[in-house]
Amino acid sequence: MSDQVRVRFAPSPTGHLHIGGARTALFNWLFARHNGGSFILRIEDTDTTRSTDEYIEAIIEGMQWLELDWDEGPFRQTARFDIYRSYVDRLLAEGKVYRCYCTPEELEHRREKALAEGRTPKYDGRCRNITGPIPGKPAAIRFKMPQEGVTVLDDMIKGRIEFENSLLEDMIILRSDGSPTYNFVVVVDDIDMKITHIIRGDDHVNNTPKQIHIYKAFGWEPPQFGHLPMILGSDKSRLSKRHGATSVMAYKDMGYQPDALVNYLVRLGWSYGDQEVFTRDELTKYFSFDNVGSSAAVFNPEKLLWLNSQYIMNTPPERLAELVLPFLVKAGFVIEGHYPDMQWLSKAALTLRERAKTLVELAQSMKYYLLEEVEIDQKARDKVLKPDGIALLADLREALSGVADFTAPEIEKTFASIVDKKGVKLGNLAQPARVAITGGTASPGIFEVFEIVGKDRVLKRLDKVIGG
RNA sequence: GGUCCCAUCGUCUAGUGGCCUAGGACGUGGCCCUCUCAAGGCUAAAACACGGGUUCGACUCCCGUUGGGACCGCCA
Repeated sequence: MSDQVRVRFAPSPTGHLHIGGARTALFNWLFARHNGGSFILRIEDTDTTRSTDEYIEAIIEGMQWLELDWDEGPFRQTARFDIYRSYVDRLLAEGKVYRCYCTPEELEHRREKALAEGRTPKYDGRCRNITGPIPGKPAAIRFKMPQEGVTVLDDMIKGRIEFENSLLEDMIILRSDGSPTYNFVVVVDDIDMKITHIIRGDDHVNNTPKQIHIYKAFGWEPPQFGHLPMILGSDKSRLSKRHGATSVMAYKDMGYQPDALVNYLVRLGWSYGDQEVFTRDELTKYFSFDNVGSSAAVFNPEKLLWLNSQYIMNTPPERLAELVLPFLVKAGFVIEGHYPDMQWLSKAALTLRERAKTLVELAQSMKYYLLEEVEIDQKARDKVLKPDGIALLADLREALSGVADFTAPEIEKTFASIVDKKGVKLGNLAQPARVAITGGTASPGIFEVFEIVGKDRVLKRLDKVIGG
């Protein structure tokens, strides 16, 4: 039996959970679930100036909404500073790191100078040979990076990549204020948490050789790496706010289903033959890095919208009624605490299920079901509510008032009798009826609509059109 | 600028040397269905970046060019 798979998602809480982060989390989660392994959530908050508790909450909220459950954590790196410190001490004792007394200002100045001269900025190692601590002078700790040979990364997604060690600089692993830096803590934590596979965005590829050297300095075997290609905006630049909504929770507010977003995100870079729509079970069953591509993908909101409509279409009406309720409240069609009969709401949702692409749209389209009165669109009125049509509606109103069993089949019979008697086409009656009851020219089948609106309100709305 | 990555329809992708007259999906156009709008069905237009090799044979392998992207912090 092979070793237990352990993966992690390690966001830094400097913003909400965004699309790119969610995809990284998803691939980790999928890999863990596929292999029966563990998925760990770790908060990388060593940058105390930019990390906030609110963002930690927001990330957790996003993960929960997407139903990406984790088995361990969330661990916070700020709670582990003692651990990092002890590892730094170990390297210090072994002479694998050294104190650097250069100030941030000096370093910044040298970097700018190098850039201006067209050289690649790289720390020159001038503090490498200072022996013994200089009392009273703040020092950062730098890692002695090997300067010869190459480092090989065997990436699960990108294959073999070689890096020239001479290009790597002695990076800072402990700031002069005593806080550890990313490239160091990430290695310590991944070892400490027994991570077997590091799955992250390919913006980390160039960090990997540096991290591999830290593993080696400790005598540890590096885990497997898999670097996921980036998600791009429509202009092929890295996805960001200016491409529209990037926060996962924004999609919740826009009426997307978490499964739809997950389905969309997984297909960005991963494929399984020609299949487009997957259940979670299928995803965890089929997922493999063999089918993960290595090129960046453009985020396409249109396709996400289509997938969402597929999910809405396939959501059981009872469930859909529950899901749409908060959106009805937000739209003002339902008052909080005064909820409609859920059985009835389910029937209403069923008629609209394949007409709405989002829950927001669905809620919006339920207006004429929920409100007492309906406002008739002026264009619809001009086009459809002409004298002939209104005359037919009068007949319809008359016939309908005698219908005791106000159900779609009975309503249909009533329509049929009038169409028959007057020798008109169904459309001649259905369209005016639709405008009178829904206020517009587009709706589900008119008989179902009548049934759901109910006899009282139907007659009332017809009267209003006939009378006015 | 240096390092690294990437390159099939507008977009997501299938394709692992002959199954390719390059398949599917979104989007777009047309037709059908039809009480409207959807959904659904059918259908059309739409791609192997370019140039060299390797090979009997390249979308597939190699090299180069071009084009995109990422990273080069006492950020993560």
